[in-house]
This record gives sequence, C-alpha cells and structure tokens, in this order.
Amino acid sequence: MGNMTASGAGSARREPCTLRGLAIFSDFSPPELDRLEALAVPQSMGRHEMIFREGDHAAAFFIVTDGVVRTFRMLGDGRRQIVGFLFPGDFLGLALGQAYVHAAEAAAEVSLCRYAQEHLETLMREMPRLEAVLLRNASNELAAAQEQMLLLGRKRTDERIASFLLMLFRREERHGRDGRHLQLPMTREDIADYLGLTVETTSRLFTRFKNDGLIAEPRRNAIQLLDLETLGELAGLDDTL
Amino acid sequence: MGNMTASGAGSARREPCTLRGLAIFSDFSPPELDRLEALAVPQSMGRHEMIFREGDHAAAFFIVTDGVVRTFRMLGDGRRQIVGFLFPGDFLGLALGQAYVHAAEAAAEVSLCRYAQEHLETLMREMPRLEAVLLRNASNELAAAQEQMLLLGRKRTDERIASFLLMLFRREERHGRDGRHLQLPMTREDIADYLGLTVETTSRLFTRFKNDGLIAEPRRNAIQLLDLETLGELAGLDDTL
DNA sequence: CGACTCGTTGACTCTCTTCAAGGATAGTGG
DNA sequence: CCACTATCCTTGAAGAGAGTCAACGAGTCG
Repeated sequence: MGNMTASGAGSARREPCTLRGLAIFSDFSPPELDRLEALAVPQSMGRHEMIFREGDHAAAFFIVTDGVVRTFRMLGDGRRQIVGFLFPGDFLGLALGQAYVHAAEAAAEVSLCRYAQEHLETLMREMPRLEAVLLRNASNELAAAQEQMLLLGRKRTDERIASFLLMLFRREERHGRDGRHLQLPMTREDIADYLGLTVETTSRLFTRFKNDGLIAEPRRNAIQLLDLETLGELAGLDDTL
Repeated sequence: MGNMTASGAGSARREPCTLRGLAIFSDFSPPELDRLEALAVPQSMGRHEMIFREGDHAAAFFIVTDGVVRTFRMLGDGRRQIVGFLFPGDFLGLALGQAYVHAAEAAAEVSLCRYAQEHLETLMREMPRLEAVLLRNASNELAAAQEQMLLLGRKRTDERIASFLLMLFRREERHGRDGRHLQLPMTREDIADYLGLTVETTSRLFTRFKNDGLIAEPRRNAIQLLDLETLGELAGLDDTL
C-alpha cells in the first residue's frame, strides 16, 4: 500500500496519488488511471481533523486511500449521528456541485486523493465510464443506507452490535482477509453514534458478548468473532454470510 | 421465486405513459420525451399490491406518475422498516441489473411507467443526460436517507413526527401548493414503520400535537399545520423552512 | 347489517438511557 | 523514569421514554 505522504495536508510534493489497486478502478486502463491520478492532489490528515463541514460549499471531492473517515450529521444540542465510515477505495464528498450534506472527519490517520469539483465535470466528459462508476457507487451507498435505516428503526441494541460486527466481518472477507480477526479503528463512542446507542449501552453489550462467548477482545479494540452463527441470527440475516 | 409483478390493471391499453410535467424531465426536449415515453409500459396498481419484492431479480424499473408507493425492508419476525415513500416523478427500483434491495408496494392507487431493464442501457447510450439525471437523483436520495438516519438514530418521538410533517410540508410547497394543508396518503401504521415507532406512539403524538395547537385534523387524515415555528424547532431545523 | 380495517386511549412493563464513579491506557513534561 | 492528565472504557443504580397488551369507537365495504 504505496505512498507514505505522512506530511501535512496538501503539500506540493509531487508524489502522485495512487489509485491502482483500488477495487473500483480495477477495469480502468493504465492511461485512464494516469489521467485520474494526474488531476488528484494527495492529502493526509490526522485523527480528529475535519475534512469538511456540513453545509460547506462542495468545492472538492475525495477518494480515501488509507485510514478511516467518519461522516456525520448533528442536531443543535450536540446529538450526533454517524452516517458512514469510509475506508480505502471509498468516495467522499460527492455533492454534485452543491453543499455537503454531512460533515467528514478523520477517525484515524487518513490519506486522501483530492479532486477539485471542476475536474469532475472534465473527467466525466473524457471518461464516460466514470459516470457509470459513480452511479453504481451511489446505488450501493443507497442500499447500505437503507440497511442502516432498518437497523436504526427496528433492531434491538444487541442486534445492532451484531450487525455492526458482521458488517466489518464481511468487509474484511471481501478484501480476502480473515474477517474473524477485526481491528476496530473507531472508539466505542463512534460505534454508539453510528448505531444510535449510548456509549454505555455499547460497552455493556461488548461485555455481554464476551461473557456469552460470541466474541473475545485479546487486545484493546482487537475483536475476535467466535460464534458467527449466533451473531448472524442476532443480526437478522436470512441468507448465508 | 416469483417474478412477474402482479398482473395489475394496466394491461395492453395503448395509452402512452406521460412523463411531461414531471420536474425531473423538465429540460428534456420533446423528441427525447417521445422516445422515453415510447419505451414505457403504463401500469396501475391497487392499494396493497406488491410491485416487487426484496431480492427479486431487478428486471424492470419504474417512474411513479400518480399515487404513493412505499418501499420497505423486513426482519424475519415481521418487523418492518419503510425506507421511502415515493410520489409522482420519483424513480423506483433502480437496481442496476442486480436484485432489488427492498420491496415496493402501492400505498394507495398508483400509476407507473414501467421500463424493462435492458431499455435502461439503451436509453443511457442514446441520451447521456439521462445518466446525469439518475446520478443526481441517487445523490438526492442518499442525502434524504442520511437525514432519515439522523431521525431514526437520534431524534425523540415527538421530533420524528414533527420532522415528518415538515417533510410533507416542504414537498407540497416545492410543488407550489399550500403545504399547511396536508392530505396524508398513508396510515398511522405506515408512518410508524417509517419513523421507527409503534402505531400507538404515533397516534398519541398526533393527539398531543392537536391538544397543543400545533396541528388540526378537520377530516380523517387531513392535517393542518397550525404552528410551523414550533414544529420547526422540534424537528431540529437550524435554517429557514 | 356485521366484519373489516384503522385510529385512539389506558394501564402496565421494560429496555435503554441517564447519572455517577472508578479503572485502564497512552501521551506529556518535569 | 514517574507523576499528571486526558481519553477511553467499564460498571452500577435509578429513572424515564417508549413499547406492549388490551379494549373500544368510528368509518368502510361487501
């Protein structure tokens, strides 16, 4: 996993942003990838740094290349709902020339490829396939959002935690890694704000799952899934993992 | 597994599907609209008729031209989460050649334009603007889904009802109608399943809002919004309506 | 009319939150 | 190197908001 642009945001170092190896672009030709990388500005951000705020003019969009980003919406009194965790390969901040509808923050050290909004139009003209990629991406995100609506509206607290763990499991497996060993890159509070719970409830459920032998936590935030069967039932999966 | 959408009434009447007047297509030329309408099959369905089920192969997509459609996901034990109400002009069932991720049902008498999945590809090639329309549509839906995640994860019951009423209000105003007089096209149970509540709680809140002078219900399911200010505060709006 | 469906209301229950406090861990500066 | 502090996680006790269970009224339709 290539580039170590550990330096501050947007420094003028001409290490290009590298998109090769990201699943979304797997069927793009080398010349196309060159073009995509040429227009990108690499950027890296530290934990808790804001990438953009809700309502900001959407002057740029991003591709996450390393780390984890959280996107969220807030209510006036501080209640927060995390609407997504973004991992390498995910698009961030596609607002089609309008304002961002949520804030985005680095949940850990993050590397991004940044594109000025104008370049999006240019790229889509040059590379019609890009539009299809974006459409498919939006469509997948929408499906995930609806899954999350089911979780938030109708699942019990234990079912939410089980669903969350299995979501991470599936992501790892999809990338060819062993999903039964998870390194949680976010805090209990982040998890709570993603699942519509409180930190306390979240913590209690992790404890209960450990006592019930569903999971283990050998090191802080390193989770082992011991009983996928039961977790799956809790999460309400009717089909196979 | 089944396939065909219920026979429905639509049948072979060669009344073309009419898309003129729908906001999404406002900047399409008459020839383009002719083409779009030529490929569509009109279809109408009665209350409670299924349009498609979750997991069905996505053989077609639709544009709602009249009535209201509800889309939902369910858990094994019958818990239901409505993920969207679709009104005239809305796209339905765009699954990009895969399986539908939610079920869709007529919440009232509904008229649809039905397109075979294959035609989508054809149309997008002929009319590149269509892809942009679909992308913008998906982007808007995503923003709405995230708003709903905030509601489901973090709002109290009264805030949810207020948000819901204001959502309907804004929709009416956007269409140039007086949003303070709403005709609810769905039952209390639908509202509850959309907002992550029970019917009882929903009913109690309508009663409370009436007692508090926020709304009135002169006829069954005809709601008047009397105090937009207070409703707005409850909904957690920081900007103007 | 009688059988639905839909909406309302009351009494009770309970899941989850709130409030409070203590423990673990990591980073910082003397 | 070790106190010092901030952050994160955990646990307990108490409370409340929303759910469950149950019954009834009103409108609708076959």
